[in-house]
Amino acid sequence: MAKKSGEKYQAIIEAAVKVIAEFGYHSAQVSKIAREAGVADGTIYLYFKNKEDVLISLFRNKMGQFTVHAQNELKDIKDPFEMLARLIHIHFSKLQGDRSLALVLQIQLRQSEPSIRKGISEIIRGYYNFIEQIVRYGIEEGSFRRDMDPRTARKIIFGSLDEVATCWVLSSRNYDLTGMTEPVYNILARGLARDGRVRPFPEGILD
Amino acid sequence: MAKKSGEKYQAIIEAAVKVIAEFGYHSAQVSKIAREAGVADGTIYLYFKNKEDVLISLFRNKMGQFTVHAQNELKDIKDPFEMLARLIHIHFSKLQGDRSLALVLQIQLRQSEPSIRKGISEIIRGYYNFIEQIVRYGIEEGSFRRDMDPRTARKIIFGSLDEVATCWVLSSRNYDLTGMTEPVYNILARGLARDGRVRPFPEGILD
Amino acid sequence: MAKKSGEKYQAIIEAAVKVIAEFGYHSAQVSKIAREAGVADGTIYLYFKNKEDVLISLFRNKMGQFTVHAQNELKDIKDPFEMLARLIHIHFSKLQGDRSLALVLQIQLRQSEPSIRKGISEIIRGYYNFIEQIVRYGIEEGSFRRDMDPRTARKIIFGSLDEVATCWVLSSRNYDLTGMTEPVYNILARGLARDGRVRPFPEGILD
Amino acid sequence: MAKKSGEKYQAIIEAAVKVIAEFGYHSAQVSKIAREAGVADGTIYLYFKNKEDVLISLFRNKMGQFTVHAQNELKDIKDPFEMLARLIHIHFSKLQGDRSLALVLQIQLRQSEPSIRKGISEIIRGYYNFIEQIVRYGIEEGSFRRDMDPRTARKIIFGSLDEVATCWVLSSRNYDLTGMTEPVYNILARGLARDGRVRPFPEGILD
DNA sequence: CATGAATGAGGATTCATTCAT
DNA sequence: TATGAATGAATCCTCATTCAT
Repeated sequence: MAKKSGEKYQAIIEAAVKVIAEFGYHSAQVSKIAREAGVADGTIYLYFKNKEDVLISLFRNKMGQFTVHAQNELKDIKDPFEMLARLIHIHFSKLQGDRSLALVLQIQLRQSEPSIRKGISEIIRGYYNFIEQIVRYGIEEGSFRRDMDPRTARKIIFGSLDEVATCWVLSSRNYDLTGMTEPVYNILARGLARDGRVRPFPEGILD
Repeated sequence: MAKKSGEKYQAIIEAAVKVIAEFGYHSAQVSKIAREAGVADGTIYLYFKNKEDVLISLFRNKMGQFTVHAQNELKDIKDPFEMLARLIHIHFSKLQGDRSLALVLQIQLRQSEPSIRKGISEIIRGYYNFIEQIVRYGIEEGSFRRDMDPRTARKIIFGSLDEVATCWVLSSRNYDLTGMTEPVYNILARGLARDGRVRPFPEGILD
Repeated sequence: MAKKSGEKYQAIIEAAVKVIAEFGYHSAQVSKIAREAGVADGTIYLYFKNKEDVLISLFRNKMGQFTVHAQNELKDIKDPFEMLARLIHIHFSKLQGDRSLALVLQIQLRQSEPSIRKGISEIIRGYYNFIEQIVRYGIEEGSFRRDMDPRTARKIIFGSLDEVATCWVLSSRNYDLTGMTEPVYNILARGLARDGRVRPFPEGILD
Repeated sequence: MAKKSGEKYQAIIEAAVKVIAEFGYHSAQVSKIAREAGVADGTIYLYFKNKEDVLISLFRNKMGQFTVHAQNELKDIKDPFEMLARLIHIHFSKLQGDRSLALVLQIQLRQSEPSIRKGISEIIRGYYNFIEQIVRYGIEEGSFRRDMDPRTARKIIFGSLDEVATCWVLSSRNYDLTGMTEPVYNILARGLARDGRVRPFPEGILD
């Protein structure tokens, strides 16, 4: 197995995204990905253990960027509400910025076999944890409700973002997903806030 | 195509749920479903157009019950908060009451081919509409926030319930899903309510 | 097995011709024939041993008429050339008179399984023999060549009529098959005749 | 689709002829053909689009040789009668030389589905045209009758050869098909010739 | 490192026939 | 006689993976 670097490694990942986005999960044969990446079928097996490994690596690669990017953007924020607002914005803008990727992450990869879903769920746990940390911080800091299980809150936050994103990808209307940031924030922030301490949607997020 | 009643029609649906729950979507062969239902392979094609039709019918059958059941339970309720609380409870208790069904609806059917997913999404729209109606009623009645798009609220409600249910199904711990009703309500109700007008989790829901 | 008479027996034969002509051999299911005949699927098995028996009976029924009809028409003819001319005319006019039957006999039934073709070939032998008798008579009578094997002559006569008929059935142009009688006679008669003793196409044949 | 050359391409064609000849059209499974050809089932699909394509290619391959071979043999002949005699001889000797092929072409392939028959009929048209050209040449050259439609003559020639060949294949007696060349010529040549200008069966044909 | 020809397991569906009523 | 719901055997094709070059 060749190292995880090499330009071909990344080329295969990108080819997989493109092919899956265009043809759908069930029509994304290895040979099609190879052709798109400009390599021979067999070459893929020099960089990945099998097709499953390509897809899980794709997810790790893209979702890892997702989490890392979010952590960077929030690391200097002190206000939990602003953290929430920025999290929502980053989540949506990242997907909107690459519709192919959005299609693959929100729709196509979910049609995969159990083993792949398992690999994916392990990777997504990093994002889950990050969201839970925000909630915990908000509770400790006093902005968020104390009578709230961080894990439940995380499920509601992630479930909401995920459903909104899925509806956007599936919609034929080509509306602006980042425009959903404030409406979603307005409901979630209120849901998480200690009584009377809701912070209005922070300025500067959408710039 | 024989009539949609007939005990065999229902037996095949139930067999499909059982087989898919046990073996997973990709290992649910028609012959396995037939054997589980106690009929010959060919008999399935007297009641269903093809395998796809079995799966979509399964979803329609079960999800239809879902929506109908929820509508019945809520039809005499006047308070939007109580409607929300009961909706969450019904959603969770229905899935908890039939773990096989939950596994099939939350996990397995989502691995299906585009054509099946299309059939499914058309059916689920009925449930979406029902949730939106509750939100609209709450807004008109004055309990819910006016500055809120009912469709966005629906996505947050459904996304939250769906994510909580999915996590429950995938969890190895065998915890009580209906126990999530109150925590989820506490966050969503606050998120939807007009300022200061949140109603605490209504009594009698969990009985 | 019910008797070969009965109106249902004949109704099933006619239905088979109609269904095969319309849908083709491979799409002529027993259930379709039953529906066309206005009986239940199972009823067919009261009159015929199996589907194969229906098809062979169909052929016997229709081809038997063919041979009997030809024998009747020719029984008072003395001149071998006129016999040939009339044979050709009867062959063509019979097929032209029932295009469905022609389609079934010339095209569809030839796609059948070996066992059916075997049954058919036994029946057609009666027609073969009749043609050979004409040739033998012509040789004995002195009109036809002596240096000619009657069986070879029969193959050439039947092969010619069959090919001409097949081309007519397959043709999209809706030309008159009986119009081929004289041209075909002109070639075959010359081929069979003793030198210089060809008889021109007899008058009255085409009336 | 790999190139139409390759030894495997031809090996699959030959295997198909052999399997169909031995087991019949309806029992000629792809896996049987693959085993006979010494390749994996899937390999067949590297060289052919599907099973239908194998059969049509088989026909094109063999019937193409048929036409090409006949054209080569006749290209230097000037006498229409000799052309006819040689055509008959080539037709019969080609079939007699490969009894498996004869069985497949005369019997088995005629049981095939409409789509295959359509592919076949397009290919055979080349042979039809070749026969018609001979007839036209004979008419222009003055040896053949002027009052004769070349297409009708072609149907009589081809129908005769086809029927004689079919009877030979189906016969249990193992007689010599090429022995039919002269008898068939004697009838057809007379049928086509202008009065009194028949040429006796040319010497040297049967060598 | 790279190639790509070859492999071969696995499953939905049709339809002639039966038999309890 | 007549019905028609139920049966179940039988097969083409795809595509992830390998390995000789």
